[in-house]
This record gives sequence, structure tokens and C-alpha cells, in this order.
Amino acid sequence: MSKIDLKKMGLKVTLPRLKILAILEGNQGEHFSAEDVYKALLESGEDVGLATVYRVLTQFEQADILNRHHFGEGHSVFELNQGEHHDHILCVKCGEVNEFSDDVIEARQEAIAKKMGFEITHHSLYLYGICPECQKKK
Amino acid sequence: MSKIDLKKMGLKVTLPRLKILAILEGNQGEHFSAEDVYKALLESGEDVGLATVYRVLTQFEQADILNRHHFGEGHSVFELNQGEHHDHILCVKCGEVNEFSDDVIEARQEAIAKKMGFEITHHSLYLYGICPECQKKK
DNA sequence: AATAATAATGAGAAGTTTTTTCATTGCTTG
DNA sequence: CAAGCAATGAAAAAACTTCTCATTATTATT
Repeated sequence: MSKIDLKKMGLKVTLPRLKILAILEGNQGEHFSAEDVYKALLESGEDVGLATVYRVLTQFEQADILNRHHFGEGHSVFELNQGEHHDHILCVKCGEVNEFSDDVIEARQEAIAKKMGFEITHHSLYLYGICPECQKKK
Repeated sequence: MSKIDLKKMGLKVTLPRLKILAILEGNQGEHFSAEDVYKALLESGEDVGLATVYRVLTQFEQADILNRHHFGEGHSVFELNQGEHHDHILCVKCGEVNEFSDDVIEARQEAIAKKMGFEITHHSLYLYGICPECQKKK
């Protein structure tokens, strides 16, 4: 199934790509930096170069297999594209990432774009705050 | 007036800081990268180091004089904090940046955070799309 | 105004993240 | 299974930002 995706996108089915896909599919819902993926590969004994990881992640993003996020830590993170869109809420203390989606906000964004004459291609919404756990610890 | 701000924040009133403030105040509504500010300084004949620009921009951000944004171009951009909050809508073709604000979205964000038990500290919302001008050119 | 204390600066080195280059290797299609 | 071409790894380089440290400027106090 993964194989089919890659071929359709004009990407050859190579070991590095399959290994990277496996890591992401085995940790759905988590967010990986390129470095994270690289380390995970090393830990499972795979010999893949960091440059390849960057290349493949970018290709997967373009192929709509992954979504790229900028959480503001100075590097990109990626997650499997699971079909339905969602936004993120992050804890500034512990770094925990939660997902949410809200139809009212989505609709409102469309309305705003329309009013301003824009054709929306995508958007990014991040809420930053202190999670319940970290509030207790205070 | 600018002088007062700086002193209040425990920042000495230095030439580099005043020059940087002047550039930002002279171009309200525009978004500057550190490099942009640096170039603007050079063009007006000021001899300020790039390291100082980065330092000062960060200090101004902490002093709430500036807001920092990550538009996804790989570097931070800054704008004067003009009091009332707004979000941004960007053209992916020409890079134009427009502002908007929407009370419904703001309220919804608060509601979502509350429901998830988060105390919100800040948020970032960027809409990306094709602006009216670029749609015509297509 | 001069001074002492301290913060700020500029230049360059260094740190991070990401991209590029290029010789080699590996897929894939016929 | 061979030819053609894409993909890879390693290292260099690029892009952005921070740090170090000797020097200079600002400030509060004489």
C-alpha cells in the first residue's frame, strides 16, 4: 500500500523511503523532526544519511503524505497526513502537543479569505499555553 | 517617547536601538527580517552590526515593543506592536502580507483552550493563499 | 562636568538547521 | 539482465541566529 503511494507520486520504491514511512506509520499522531527520524533510523540499525532524510521528508510533504509544521522551535516537524485536517495546541512548559479541529474557525477563515479576495491554499493555527498538568505543578 | 519606553524596560538608550526603532516606526505595518533591518541601517549610513540587530530585535520583542512572526520562510519577521492584536493572510505567489482580525475566531480559540484545560499564552494564525492581483495574472 | 560601574556594541567565531554537490549505488523498465 | 536514470551518502556549503570577548558608550553618582 505504501508502495503504491510512492509509485503514483513518481517516487522510486527505495529502502530509505520505506524505512522512513515505517517509522512515521508506526508512530501516528506523533510529530517528528528530521533529526528525530534520523535517530530512529539509526536506533533500528538502518544506515540512512541525514541528507536523505531531509530530502525524503520534503518529497513526502509535496506528495501530501506528510504535513509539515513550524511549532516555533527552530525546526520543522512532520506528521502523517491522516485525511481530516486538524490544528494544534501546545504546552509552552512541557512541549506537549494536542490536536483539535473546529468547524466554526474553519468556516470563518474561508469567509475572511473570500472577503479579502484570496483563494486559500492552506493555513496554520497554533495555540500556545500551559497544559493542565503543568498548571498543577506550578 | 521612544526614549521612555526603553528606559522603562531597563534598556539603555543607545544609538543602535534608536535607529532600529526609527526604521520600524517609519514603516508601520511592514514586516522586517533582521536582515531587512540591517540593510536599511546600512542604506541610511548607519554602522550597526548584524549581531546587534538580532540582539535588539529580541529585546524589543521581550519588551513587547515588537511582535515576532514565522511566516514559514525560514526566518523571523518583526512588526511594531500597535496595541490591538491581528492575524495575517499571505499570498504564496507574491508574498504580500495582509492583516485581519476576527472576534469569532478569537472567542472560539479561548473556548477550545478552556475545554482542553489550557491557559492560553498566545497563538499564531496564518492563512496562505493567492491574492486578487496574482489570481488575475494567472 | 568627571568618574565609576555597568550595560551595549561590533566583529568574528561558532552553533543549528537545511540544502547542495557529486561520485557511487540501486531501482525499474524494456 | 542490461541500460538509463533516479536516489543515495558524505561532505561541503548555505542560511539564519547566537555567542564570545575586547572595546566603547551610557548612566547614576559625585
